[in-house]
Amino acid sequence: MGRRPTWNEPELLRSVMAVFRRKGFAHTSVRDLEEATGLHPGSLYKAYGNKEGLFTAALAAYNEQVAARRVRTHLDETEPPLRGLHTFFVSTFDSGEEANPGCLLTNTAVEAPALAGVGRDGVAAGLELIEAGFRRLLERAVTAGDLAASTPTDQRAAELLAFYQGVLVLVRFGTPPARLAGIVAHALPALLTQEAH
Amino acid sequence: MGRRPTWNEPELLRSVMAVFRRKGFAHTSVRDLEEATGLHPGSLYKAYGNKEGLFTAALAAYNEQVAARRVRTHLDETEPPLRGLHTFFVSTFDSGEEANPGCLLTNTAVEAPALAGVGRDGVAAGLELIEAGFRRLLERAVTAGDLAASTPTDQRAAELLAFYQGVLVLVRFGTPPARLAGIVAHALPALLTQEAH
DNA sequence: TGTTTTGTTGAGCAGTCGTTCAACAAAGGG
DNA sequence: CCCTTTGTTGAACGACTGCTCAACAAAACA
Repeated sequence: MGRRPTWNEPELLRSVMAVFRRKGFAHTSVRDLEEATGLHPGSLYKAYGNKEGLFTAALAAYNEQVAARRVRTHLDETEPPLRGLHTFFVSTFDSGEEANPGCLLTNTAVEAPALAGVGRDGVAAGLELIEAGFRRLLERAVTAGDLAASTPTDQRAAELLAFYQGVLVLVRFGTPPARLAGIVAHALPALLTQEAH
Repeated sequence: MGRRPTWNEPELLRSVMAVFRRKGFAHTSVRDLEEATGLHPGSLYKAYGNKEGLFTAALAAYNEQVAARRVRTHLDETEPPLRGLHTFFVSTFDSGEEANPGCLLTNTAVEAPALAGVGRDGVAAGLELIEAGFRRLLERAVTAGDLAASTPTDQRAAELLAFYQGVLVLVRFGTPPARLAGIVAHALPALLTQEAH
């Protein structure tokens, strides 16, 4: 058949993902990606076609690995459900003290409209992944009796997604974790206990 | 003294602002700005030093004109206060049906960390402008008896700012206005009626 | 009316961008 | 072993980037 790649795809995409997450699509040059991956442009272009292809692959990897994993850990596997919801939010800003790059989905949702829809589908898929996680968690909470069924789950999940995006904007901008913790700790119960009006 | 500028600054900054808002800092070329303003590069650089200076000026103009004006109209001059809060949020997505460029502050908050703090101060000032508007409105609502004083105003204002940023991410990504209206209509009362837990 | 001052012009610079490709290296099939 | 297939290399390309500046134009002074 011929020679096989000298690199490992998941690992490569993890490096690429990290650069895009920190610098965004526009500010990331192919030279940056060469440095991050240790590969030369010919190899990258042979495997992914162009910079946009590499970004699309990295975004898909972000969804399947980073986002889906966090949804599973906090929204699906933490008890009680409402505690998992809280740790899901807190996990976005309680990491080390260096500059937090925020969420690749949020960053791309803001940047994508500037270019011709680069990554639009990936962002839509990622947001739906998270929103679906919210819906499953809310159903569990209602079943467990921790949450009144006064408001439809779909409605609550949509509100949580919006609030989540807002928190991630502040995370990326550099808002101190202590301040974010205060916001999340109070707003989360508030968003859940309201009856329709 | 010598010749005077042939252009009018507020109008020029309005054009520049529109381009940056739609395309972001990185995706906007100096040629784009020439086209938008009708000026040639020499004039732009004489007046603003470089692309970053032009961006800083446009962001300041956005704060002083667009943001401050909306804060005044909805948060300070609409009665009853809680109705003003609602229209403040709705006004971000009820405009025409073309692609909504979102908020220059939100977009810049996400893009800024990628470059060396371009516009960081302007974003911080703009966010504070909005948060202060929330605080004044909440105080008015408490005084009018429309809102229980169970939660400190500062706390509520910070939560509203976070939620506001999230709505603007979804606005920019292209979420349908009807969906955003549903989110805002229910989440806003929810964020305000919660007692501390 | 000179003279000075300041805004305007636009061709063009040096650098970076995303991308290509001919030459080469390594692996499997025969 | 040779041959085919496929991955790797990195110099180099044209396009575009932010930006400069010498020449020019017009307004305010004297």
